[in-house]
Amino acid sequence: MKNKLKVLRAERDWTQAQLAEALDVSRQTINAIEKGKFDPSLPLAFKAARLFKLAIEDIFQDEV
Amino acid sequence: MKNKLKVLRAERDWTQAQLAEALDVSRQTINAIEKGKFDPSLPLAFKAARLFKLAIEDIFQDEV
DNA sequence: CAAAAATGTAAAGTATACATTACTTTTTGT
DNA sequence: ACAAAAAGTAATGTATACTTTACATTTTTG
Repeated sequence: MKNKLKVLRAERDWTQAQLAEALDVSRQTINAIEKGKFDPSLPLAFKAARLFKLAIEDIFQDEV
Repeated sequence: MKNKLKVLRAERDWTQAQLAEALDVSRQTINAIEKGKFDPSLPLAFKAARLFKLAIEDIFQDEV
């Protein structure tokens, strides 16, 4: 599962810590998801989609 | 998290077992998700979206 | 360049997604 | 009504999402 969190953060000039707080998860969770260590849960994916006002599919991509 | 799996199955006249096989999970997993016992993982949500040719948000809804 | 901020990473623990087995209840078809 | 199929449910086990603490490395800024 790939994702655009790093780019979306960069566009807004947000740190991992700021995004983590906005999504109510730990900074390590954001870091791990950005680095592809694991996939977010569906509820967390929904939270991110709401935050960025994007579709889940626009943020997270099933890599084939 | 609400979902339309039961309706989508009904439209296609599929059993829980058939949907489970198509998504490569157990029948109990489908049953539990339909009954709201737990949310699917993001990868499973993507699989369902591909199968039904719908957006994840069209199948699963964050209840407020 | 030095300090500070941001990012990366690791270990250990908790919560939840999912499997398997097995059984009960409900629905469907003849 | 009866049998068969489908759906519901429960217990136990495993995998993974996520937390917390802690520290190392990289990047940014004065």
